[in-house]
Amino acid sequence: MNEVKGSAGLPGTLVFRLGTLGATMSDRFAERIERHRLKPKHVGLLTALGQGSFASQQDLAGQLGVAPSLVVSLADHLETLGAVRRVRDPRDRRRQALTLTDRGHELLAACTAEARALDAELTAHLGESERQALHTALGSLAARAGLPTD
Amino acid sequence: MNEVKGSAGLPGTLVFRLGTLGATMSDRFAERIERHRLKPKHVGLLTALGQGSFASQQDLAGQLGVAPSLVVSLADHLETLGAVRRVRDPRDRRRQALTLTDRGHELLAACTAEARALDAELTAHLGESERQALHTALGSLAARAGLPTD
DNA sequence: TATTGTTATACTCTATAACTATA
DNA sequence: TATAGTTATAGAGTATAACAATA
Repeated sequence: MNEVKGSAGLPGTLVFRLGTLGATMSDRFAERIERHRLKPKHVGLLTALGQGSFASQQDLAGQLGVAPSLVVSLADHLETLGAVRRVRDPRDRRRQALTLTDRGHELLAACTAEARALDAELTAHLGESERQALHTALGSLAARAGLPTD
Repeated sequence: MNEVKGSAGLPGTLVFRLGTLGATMSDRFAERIERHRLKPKHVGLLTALGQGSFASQQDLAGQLGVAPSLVVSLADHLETLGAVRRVRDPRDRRRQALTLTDRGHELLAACTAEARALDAELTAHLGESERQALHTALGSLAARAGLPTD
């Protein structure tokens, strides 16, 4: 009796599919937010700021999983765009808290709209229940992988 | 009547979930294949070779969506590992066809096993029917995004 | 002259390490 | 002396452009 060896090879694995799909979608997203002079990492920073408040840039670096020096350059750029402000903590003048400006909220909303548009294109061939199931499943995987679920 | 504005913000979009999950999974996969001295791009090349026959390295570059010069360095490394061979086309001596060696097949199988192990860890909390549905849905998205479906 | 593979070069992204100011 | 933020430097990864062999 033969084994069905490799019936679904590497391209059939979740790891491969998530990796390739994720990279492709990120690239397309990057193209669309280019006109706002933003890159995905900037949007990640805006998103983090939109969700919670961080005592310091280092907290933020930890949350995003990037080096503190990267937060500096991301924040520099966002400050140039008027999307964030740095405010010194009066009780410990070494610390700076980043806050979203109105412009920052606008940009975040614009990027969210782009993401939703991409979502719609990608799932146009699916029924509503399938779309829902996909959302649920990916949310569950994200939680399992230790990523922010929402 | 208030709109439920931003009830599911950017982190709830497929683009965001696929992007972050894909990056995380790729990183973990990269860690695991490091001991074979391979990186994801090498595995991508091996996979392409394992699936079809390509006339030239440039065809391959097109298929993988990378620059021809990158195929050269990937192939160099794989040749060092004994995973691929370059054979000149006798009818057009400019062309070289890359072929998988036995060692190449072994390495591809080992990487596939790593990917399956990661899959299992990631979906350990799901039932079989949910796992199946996820596979189907992602395959469908991949096809829609113009990626190799299998 | 056009094309394949290769090599040389440059650019982007990000991390590590050195530095400044506050504590 | 230790810590937050910044700046300087270095490395990985990949693309573009110049080049050599073959057509």
